[in-house]
Amino acid sequence: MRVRRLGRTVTRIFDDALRPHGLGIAQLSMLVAIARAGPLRPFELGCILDLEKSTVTRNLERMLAHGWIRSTPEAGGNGYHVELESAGRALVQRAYPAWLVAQERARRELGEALESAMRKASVGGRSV
Amino acid sequence: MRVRRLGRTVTRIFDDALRPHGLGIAQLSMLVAIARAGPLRPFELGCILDLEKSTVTRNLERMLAHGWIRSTPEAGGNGYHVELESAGRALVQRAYPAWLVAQERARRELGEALESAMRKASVGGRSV
DNA sequence: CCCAGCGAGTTGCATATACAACGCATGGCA
DNA sequence: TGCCATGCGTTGTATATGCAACTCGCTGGG
Repeated sequence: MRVRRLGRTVTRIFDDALRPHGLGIAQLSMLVAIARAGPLRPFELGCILDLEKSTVTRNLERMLAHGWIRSTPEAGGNGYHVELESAGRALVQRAYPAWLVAQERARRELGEALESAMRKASVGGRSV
Repeated sequence: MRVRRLGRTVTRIFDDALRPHGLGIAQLSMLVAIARAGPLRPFELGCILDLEKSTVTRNLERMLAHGWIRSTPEAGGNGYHVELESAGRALVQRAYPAWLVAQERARRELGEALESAMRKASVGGRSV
């Protein structure tokens, strides 16, 4: 399936550009989502990013280990929320230029592929 | 990134539809590729599917273990090639209807999403 | 007041995927 | 002829991802 291949390629492009900063596109996406949505609970993060809750749990673990985020127990007993640590904020700042470059590269390299994949998948042709 | 999310969703839809048959879209794709391209070496498979060689090695391992494919050493010394076992061929036949259903469902559910993702990514807008 | 069920999070397990480092055979080149 | 570069495959390691089963605390019904 073209869409899946496309996803892999995009992931490679971004991970590649972000490698010097020590994180991948999955983690950067989560950091940005947390930055934007303020302190929030894992569950909400899952909704925003369309990720299974267990995936969120484990990605958060890694980012906690790096000190990029902080987690605070929810007042009302169970659950907790996460927010950016200053290290996380700094990292996002630092990685932003690389992200831009990757964005540009993806657009350049995949414009056509995206276009044709979309046509195949949503208009009419056979998709594999 | 929308493209990645889209890829995940597509994967879920197909894996879901194929689950009763005991394989996922990644494996089905490989089976079909092998069926089409005849006996071929792992490396070529990687080129066709745009997968890293180590990924190919390990996916082939799993499919070998299932008895879906057979591997034969290359005449000229090193390397080998793989081809479908009859079980593999039968499986592809059996799974085909489910694949069709998933295809339809993906088209229905993602047509718009694909369209907009493609527009954002290849025309102009900010992509995250 | 107690219990059943629900919702959020965790854990076990499996797959898919990639990069880096290594192994091994082959083929050209000195 | 013998050695090195190159190409294909494997192995080590790490992420990302999902499903299923479980836990635990709250909350609404009785």
